[in-house]
Amino acid sequence: MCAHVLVAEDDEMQAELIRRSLLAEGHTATVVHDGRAALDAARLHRPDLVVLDLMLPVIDGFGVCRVLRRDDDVPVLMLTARSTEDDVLLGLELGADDYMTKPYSPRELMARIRTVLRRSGRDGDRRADPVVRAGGIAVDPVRHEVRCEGRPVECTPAEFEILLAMAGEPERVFTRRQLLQCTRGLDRASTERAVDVHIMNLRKKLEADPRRPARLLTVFGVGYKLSGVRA
Amino acid sequence: MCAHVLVAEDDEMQAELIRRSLLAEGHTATVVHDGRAALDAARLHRPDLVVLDLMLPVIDGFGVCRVLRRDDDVPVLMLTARSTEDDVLLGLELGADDYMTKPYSPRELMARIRTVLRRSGRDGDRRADPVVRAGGIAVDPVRHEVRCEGRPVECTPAEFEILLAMAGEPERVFTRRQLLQCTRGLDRASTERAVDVHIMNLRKKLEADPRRPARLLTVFGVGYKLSGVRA
DNA sequence: CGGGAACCTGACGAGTTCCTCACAACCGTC
DNA sequence: GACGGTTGTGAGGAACTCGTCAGGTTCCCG
Repeated sequence: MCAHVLVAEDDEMQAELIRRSLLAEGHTATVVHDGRAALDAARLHRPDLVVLDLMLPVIDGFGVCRVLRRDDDVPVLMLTARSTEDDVLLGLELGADDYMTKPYSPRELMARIRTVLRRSGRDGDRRADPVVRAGGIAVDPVRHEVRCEGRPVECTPAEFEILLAMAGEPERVFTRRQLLQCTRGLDRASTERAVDVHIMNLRKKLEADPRRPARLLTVFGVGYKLSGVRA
Repeated sequence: MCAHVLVAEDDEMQAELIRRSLLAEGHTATVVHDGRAALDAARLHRPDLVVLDLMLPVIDGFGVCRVLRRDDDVPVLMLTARSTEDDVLLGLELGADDYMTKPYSPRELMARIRTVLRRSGRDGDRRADPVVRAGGIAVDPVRHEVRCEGRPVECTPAEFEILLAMAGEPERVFTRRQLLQCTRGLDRASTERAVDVHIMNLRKKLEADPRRPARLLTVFGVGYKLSGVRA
């Protein structure tokens, strides 16, 4: 959790306040005071997040946001004294990821920054938990642990690797060959049918009714997928 | 941009209001009025987003959020009359993706829902997946899924391969031989007439009136083509 | 060296898919 | 409108896929 944040804020006092909060959280920050500088800095530094005041000289926040969105997919958190509904709507419509009105609490601002960074997957280093979650199943590669609806589930190494791969991309179909590779089964030239057995055993552990799977679905003629199907 | 949203809201009037707004935007919605029902519904329906009131009976919003986060990675938008800074901070800390205090503007709520869906990449259409679309038909090779006017359609492997090829180049005429190759039917030295049967079966699934096809068109003496024109 | 866990294989049955065949409907041309 | 070639369609059986189980092999640990 250490990102680079571009702060575009007219008021120098405010900007300094935000910068200090960011540094205290372990982030790095670039501060600019007008719209043109914001765009230049964004191009130069490629920040992980832009905190954008709307009342900026030269180019206003809306204009900056428009250009940022056109060129890049950097998350934007808008910050403004203007709080009319139309402003908020316009801001969010332009692609802002969050919108806070002044006066704001610095701690809330930091919390929202964390949230936006988390969701956009730009939080620099991945010290955040690498747990993969999908369809009510949580796979923790560090602790080598699987939980289903909160209940711990014992898994063999092969089962674990298969589940980890599938939970990483829910809905995606994996061929037997792909799943076999997860279990390092290729060195022994195993049959693809071996995967079937692992899937069966996983179903016994993860499905309420293993005969009628709701999560580990068979895609006939192709392979398997982990799904959050709506029944 | 059409997601399934779970609305967990104590007040039935409010809930109904939100539900209608969601439907008007093209989303689908499930409404529940207490925390336990929210968790059950989330397990059953696997929504793309949860709009979560904090003041819920049985289990409160914080508890619901905690469990949701443990099992799954569904985005959460918190909604509450409690507006103390600590509530906001706790909510965001628990992993909420946004936090709005009542009274709120329905249009702002919708705008924030759009934003959260966009950022979480759950808005139905995955930009990452190379989904092929033509004539109201979407073919997703990664998920191995076909949708027609939004409705999921079950396809056999051969049907899927044929449709994938045709949707990749709408309007182009494919000979039976070409389509046969898609189904790996060549190694089995099958007749080209086998393609006719697959086309027929596809028409039963994709055409409003299979006798008068509007999408899977016959090109007499040549083969078939998928028309991208909406009649 | 014995025991146990994990994994693979091979086989069988059940279910699904695919192809062929035959005939009806259709198209285009004369 | 008639004719030859092309396409639509239904049914049945061959071919394939998948779930499942029992047994065998490998590996690790005591």
